[in-house]
Amino acid sequence: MGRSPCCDKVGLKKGPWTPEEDQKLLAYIEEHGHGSWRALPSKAGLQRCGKSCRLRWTNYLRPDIKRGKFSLQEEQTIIQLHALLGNRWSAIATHLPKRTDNEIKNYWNTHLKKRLAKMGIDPITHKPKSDALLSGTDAHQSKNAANLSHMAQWESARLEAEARLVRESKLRSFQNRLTRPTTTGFPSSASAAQLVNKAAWNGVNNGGFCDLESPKSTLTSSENGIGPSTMPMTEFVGTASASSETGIIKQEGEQEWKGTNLAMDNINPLSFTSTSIHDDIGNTMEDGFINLLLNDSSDPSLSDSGKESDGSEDHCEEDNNNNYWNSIFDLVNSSSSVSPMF
DNA sequence: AATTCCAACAACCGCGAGGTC
DNA sequence: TGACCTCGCGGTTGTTGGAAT
Repeated sequence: MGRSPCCDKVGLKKGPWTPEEDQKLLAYIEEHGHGSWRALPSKAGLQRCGKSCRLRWTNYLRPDIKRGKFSLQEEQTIIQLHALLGNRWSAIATHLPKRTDNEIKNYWNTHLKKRLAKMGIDPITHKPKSDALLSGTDAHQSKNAANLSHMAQWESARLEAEARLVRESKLRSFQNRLTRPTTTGFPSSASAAQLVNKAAWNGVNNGGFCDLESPKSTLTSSENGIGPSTMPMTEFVGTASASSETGIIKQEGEQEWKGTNLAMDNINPLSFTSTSIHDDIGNTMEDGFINLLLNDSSDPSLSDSGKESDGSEDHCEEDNNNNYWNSIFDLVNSSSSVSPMF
């Protein structure tokens, strides 16, 4: 409701941070945790507003941040998630360990968006530009769009819950660290996310989104960047829990998904619960949706994963989805190795 | 060598959600 | 119940450094 006036205060410094300021902020947080961001600057002896301190910490100083060039894998993940989620950078960031939403957003705006545009792919719809013009009238593509929409909504709900739990987990870990110092430093968001993934999926298995409270399906056609003219969305205005009540998520597994959503055929919640967690740092995100996306275009076993439908149209749609992702992979791969753009 | 242009990235701003009193 | 506070998110702007002219 009310606007925080912290940044309106006169006398507070703006602009680039100096090494001294960084040191002060780091030292204070290492010793006390950030606590209230508003109160932090005065306690830490900084002439900054709390918001500025928070941004500096979360986007730059946090020790669990990886800086430097994005790997090809990371680029692919960003592109894929952006196609699903639109400009929901924080949600995308939960799948890129050690990368901040701000960094991903900047990288998208300065690199990936332009690259896709140069390739003839609309960076908003993630479709070939000529395609995007025609898709509004194409029933087949509309169905694909609806499938993507379902995937996005489903993933959106999960990501929201995951992000929340990761935050809580980090907070708990940090508090533990304050009371029981360790040599490992700060908690890993990725490992927490991995655990949360497992928990979330177990929750699905156990009868819906478990305690994933109100993951509002806020993903709309305008919000996710998949515009209505090119990506008609199916209407979905409930919460995940409401969805489970209406039978979209069923207790005994994914039957309903299979029945209503071809794109979800490859997504078996059970498969996520058995994935491994490799390390505490979270260098590998072996679980969840990303893995599925990364695999489904190349792994034939996945593209056939237990599919019982024999409808030729279904296979056709699945092929279209796979072709779409394959085309992105191919373009990214080929251009990064060949194109002078890189 | 000076100036202009542009890409990259850090940081700011405004808004909304959720919590607290 | 509503005003206020805090925080997170996404869009945008500002700054910087390198390339081009």
